[in-house]
Amino acid sequence: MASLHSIGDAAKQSGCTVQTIRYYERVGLIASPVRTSGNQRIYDADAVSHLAFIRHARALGFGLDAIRDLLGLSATPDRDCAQIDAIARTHLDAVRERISHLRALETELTRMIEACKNQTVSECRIVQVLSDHGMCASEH
Amino acid sequence: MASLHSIGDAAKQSGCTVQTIRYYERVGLIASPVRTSGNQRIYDADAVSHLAFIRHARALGFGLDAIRDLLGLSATPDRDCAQIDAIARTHLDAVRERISHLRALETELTRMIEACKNQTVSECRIVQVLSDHGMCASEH
DNA sequence: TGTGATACCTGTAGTCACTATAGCTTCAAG
DNA sequence: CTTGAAGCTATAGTGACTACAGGTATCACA
Repeated sequence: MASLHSIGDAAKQSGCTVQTIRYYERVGLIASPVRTSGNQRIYDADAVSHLAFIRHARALGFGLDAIRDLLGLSATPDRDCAQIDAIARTHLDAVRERISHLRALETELTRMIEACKNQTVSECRIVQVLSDHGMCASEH
Repeated sequence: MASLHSIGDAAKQSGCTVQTIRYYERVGLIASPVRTSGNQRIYDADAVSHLAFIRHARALGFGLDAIRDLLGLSATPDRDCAQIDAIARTHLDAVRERISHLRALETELTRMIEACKNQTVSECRIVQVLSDHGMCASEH
């Protein structure tokens, strides 16, 4: 007794939205499911698992390209998982880079805001910093 | 003797690219400059200052809507700068939220990667975590 | 069997802040 | 006068959705 689901059901089970599931199909992240005689999509348990997998990976910030690779690699359970590891490590590096970029911004913003003693606009440290030629925040 | 600049000049002076300057004009972030008889844009020193201001604000992560407001507020030098302060603080809050979100991801990813002892895919902790129903990373 | 509510379908456009391309015109130096 | 750089417009692409318009299918209930 295979459990079959409408797209609404699959959405509830996986945590994706209905539109997002259709989007994943359109960009080839999941296979096109079979349809009813009335043209409505039907998902089996495997498809729902895939959707939950995607949802979890998205929650961890993986991009769809990385997820495509992860899904492909998960399909071969006997191979070693070095490639999966590599994808995860690459993503972790990217996350760390974004954190350090944001922390630099935080420092800069904090300094600027604290320097502003709430005077007139022309004396405002924030305006001055933004107008100054000497400013050089981190690029990229 | 007003110093006048071609778009390429203005780009070099401000740090924006030529295309980006045209884009800012299109979305109404800067005023449309006057043109030469040959239809080429001419920027005065004020316009170049505005572009540099925008560039600095973008480097600090402000969105274009916030920058539009900041530019408007900077134009009235005698008012008090409370609104400018508020925009900066709002942005700082957003930056801090993004940092804490990314830090949660970092923790989760690190835990996952360390748990993986480089075995087969079917034993891979990363695949298991992503497949697990029990996972609940932070939303939004 | 009719009716109405809900869920489903496709296709398109909008988000953000650019970036890149194609195909053209203008300008400045030699 | 020629050549190459720089300028012009208009359009499409990025990532990962989200929202809408306008239509069809399904199901519970009367």
